[in-house]
Amino acid sequence: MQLNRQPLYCQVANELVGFISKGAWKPGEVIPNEIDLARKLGVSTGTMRKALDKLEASHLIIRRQGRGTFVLDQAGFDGRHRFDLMRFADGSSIHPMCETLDESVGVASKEECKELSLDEKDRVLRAARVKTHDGCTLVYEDISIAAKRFPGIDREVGLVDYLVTSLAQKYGVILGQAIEQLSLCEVSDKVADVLSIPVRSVVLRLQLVVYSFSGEPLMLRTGFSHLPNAKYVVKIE
Amino acid sequence: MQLNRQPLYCQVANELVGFISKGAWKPGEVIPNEIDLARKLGVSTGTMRKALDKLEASHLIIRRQGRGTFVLDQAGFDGRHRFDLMRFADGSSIHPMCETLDESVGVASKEECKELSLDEKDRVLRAARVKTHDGCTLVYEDISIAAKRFPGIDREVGLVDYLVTSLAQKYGVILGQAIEQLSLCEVSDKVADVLSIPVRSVVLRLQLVVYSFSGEPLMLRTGFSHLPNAKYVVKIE
DNA sequence: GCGAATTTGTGCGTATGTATT
DNA sequence: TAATACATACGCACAAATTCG
Repeated sequence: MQLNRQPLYCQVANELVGFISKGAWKPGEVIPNEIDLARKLGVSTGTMRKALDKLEASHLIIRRQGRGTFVLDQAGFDGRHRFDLMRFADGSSIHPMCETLDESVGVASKEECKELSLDEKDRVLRAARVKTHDGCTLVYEDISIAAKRFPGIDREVGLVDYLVTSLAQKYGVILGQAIEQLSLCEVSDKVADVLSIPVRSVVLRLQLVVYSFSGEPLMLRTGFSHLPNAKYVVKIE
Repeated sequence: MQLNRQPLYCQVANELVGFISKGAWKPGEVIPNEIDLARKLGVSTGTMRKALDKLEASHLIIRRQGRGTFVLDQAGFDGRHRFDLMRFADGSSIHPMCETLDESVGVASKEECKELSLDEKDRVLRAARVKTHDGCTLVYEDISIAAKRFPGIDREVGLVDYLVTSLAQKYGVILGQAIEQLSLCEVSDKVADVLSIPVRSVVLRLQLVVYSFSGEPLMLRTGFSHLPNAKYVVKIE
């Protein structure tokens, strides 16, 4: 009688994810060595290694031979730009200033319902912001956070850091993959003004949806950019 | 005295890649089972599995439990659109018609030298083509192939299929990763005409460089598109 | 419909190599 | 140098999926 249809190493991986989610293991901290972990969870070292392989592939931990295994700090230097594929034209990384223009809370719009798999009555935290560098506005972004996926976040309206990596870490949400869809469109007058470009200019529209480790959509980010001195770089494996 | 600095499973993986490259194993064919392979190459089953894991992650083989392990057909349905991230607006795959407008051979331009790591005297095969679907022109592309990376390709000018996956398979070149860089630019008059859009329109510029398994740049593809009824979709792991 | 044969997937345990502290 | 921890390598047993008689 086993409806444990999941392989053991996946169950173990999920258990380890739980430790991170619950805060038993803090970001940046070292976790117990593989042999102790295997003994503690009652599995073989090989199974434990396979579970850790999975977590490493999911960018939840990093392993250093001779040193140990560490919980990746999603909000730190390694993790916080995972979903930002924009680069300067010379290929160097962009570390922009973020300025929040507006914040609000409300029920999910039609688009938010669709992209975030929400019901009409679900609450959404929103922000509009711009990323600038050396006085140049790189991108305008509308951000929508599915409140119910971040237990406790309601109490924090008005002081939210809308970087999804920080939010996830703060509320014990484990990040998974993301999907970004690029298209071309004419800017609205408002966005044209913010980006300091002519009205009705054609710009790149970047729609990003970030999912949790378990596959629930967490955040919708719709960006508009004319890519000033910048490009968008994709590595295809 | 071992300057085999590579782990054994990597050496084994390279040996298996050699079988595919040399045509000993044909695309789509099944390869020997893991136990026989391990015995034949004189390694343990675990080491062989790890080597096969690496090949699978590189999209060179696919494994089917109960059936066997198969050489991926790069030019077939699974492999040929690996580097095409454009989709219809509704998310469905695009299987366009390709029409070659022009073909030529010459020495590498400055840009080709840079992007393909070539010398000034190295030869390049070029093609200009458009991809259309239902009468709508989706994208214009300039393609440059580094001839010296495809031994024997010189003899085939004029009848080349410029799909890199086909070329690679034909000449025993194993494909690796690719990098695509997106930017915005005004179209040239020629491209505006081909795409049937106003002159000086702003379009998406897509510059793709495809590398071999061993890391050599093989092909440069510079596309221009106004994304008619289309979008560009990136999965971020 | 069912069971045998085949093949990959999972799991266990051990020993040794290599990088770090 | 010694201790620690991850990486590699070996080998075996069984589970699960597929195929075929």
